[in-house]
Amino acid sequence: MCSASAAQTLLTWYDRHARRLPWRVSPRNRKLGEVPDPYRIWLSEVMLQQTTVAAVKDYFEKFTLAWPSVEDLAAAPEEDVMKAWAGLGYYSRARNLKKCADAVAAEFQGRFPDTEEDLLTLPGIGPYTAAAIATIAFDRHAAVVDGNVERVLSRFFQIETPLPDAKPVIRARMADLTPQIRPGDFAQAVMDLGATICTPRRPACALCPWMTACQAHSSGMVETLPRKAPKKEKPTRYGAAFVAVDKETGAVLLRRRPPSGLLGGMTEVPGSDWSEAFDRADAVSGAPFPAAWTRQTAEVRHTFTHFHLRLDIFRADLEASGTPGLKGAWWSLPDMLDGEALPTVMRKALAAALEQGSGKSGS
DNA sequence: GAGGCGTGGCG
DNA sequence: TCGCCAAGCCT
Repeated sequence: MCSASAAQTLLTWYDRHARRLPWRVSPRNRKLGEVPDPYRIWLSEVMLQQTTVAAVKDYFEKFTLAWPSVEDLAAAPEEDVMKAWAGLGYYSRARNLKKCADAVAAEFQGRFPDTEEDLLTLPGIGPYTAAAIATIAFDRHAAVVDGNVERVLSRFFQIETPLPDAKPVIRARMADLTPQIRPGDFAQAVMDLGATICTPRRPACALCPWMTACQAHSSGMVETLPRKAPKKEKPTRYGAAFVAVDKETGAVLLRRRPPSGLLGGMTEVPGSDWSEAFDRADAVSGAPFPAAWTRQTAEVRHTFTHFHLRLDIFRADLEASGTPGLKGAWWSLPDMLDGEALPTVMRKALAAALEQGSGKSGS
């Protein structure tokens, strides 16, 4: 099958089977002249970096409701953006999202640039996202390569070179395959195919519009592709978190993490450093101030990108007014916790402390 | 260019 | 329980 024929086959499939997504203009409406909002395409693409559609949907709704345009987002305090992003992960994306909105508002008069080259200059927009915005929002011819495209094309062309070494070849193949007409729909079609049919495990080849032309299907190699370089083993780090609870109000003591690095700029429960050599017997010595800290029964387990974490949780019930001031820390009332910029690992730590209670009275 | 950087769902 | 994986970017 030639490139033009393969592309047309997939576009016909897409016309019938495109997923309906909150940020997407359906192929039908697109043909009727509806154009995508570059702001919504950009926002969705950043949220979708290494993140599933299911996880993104509610956050996308929340963001577009709070900030309907890029200039609204540019006008928002960064702290509000971090609070809204809390739980979605990869928090540098939220910091760069805000920086990017500021730049578009200030340097591009609130209009997203429409070329890959200009888009690449913006914070948080790399090769994939620049190509995706250029083609989906502006109908530019661009080779969009994400994890789906890598998998689909590795199989279609039976590319046996392991990733990431195969990336340049895949990019060239995608550029050849992408049609001049409807390049944006084609990119979304390949990604939809990868998400719904040509899945990592147990692909549904019988339903695939490209089955007969697929080289890996012909040779029975579909499930062995793409090949990938072996991954490094994750170490386990240990630490302690200290949940101070105000006896009067139930407020808990929180503080801000440093602006960059792991969970940069997010809110946390005061705690120790996390290390493989952490001495659990001496954990309480890492408390932020002296108090009647009691070790909670349950530890918190959490996995980050490159290590596992086990946290011992300590709780102390005390009078906030009599607590030594902790630099930059604040007391947050129970009703306010939902709105804090707390990453998931910190919500787990709070839950472990608050569910069990003080261990003294029946709280 | 290799490593840092979250989270939730799945088998 | 655990490893794998999901629309990558930055340094």
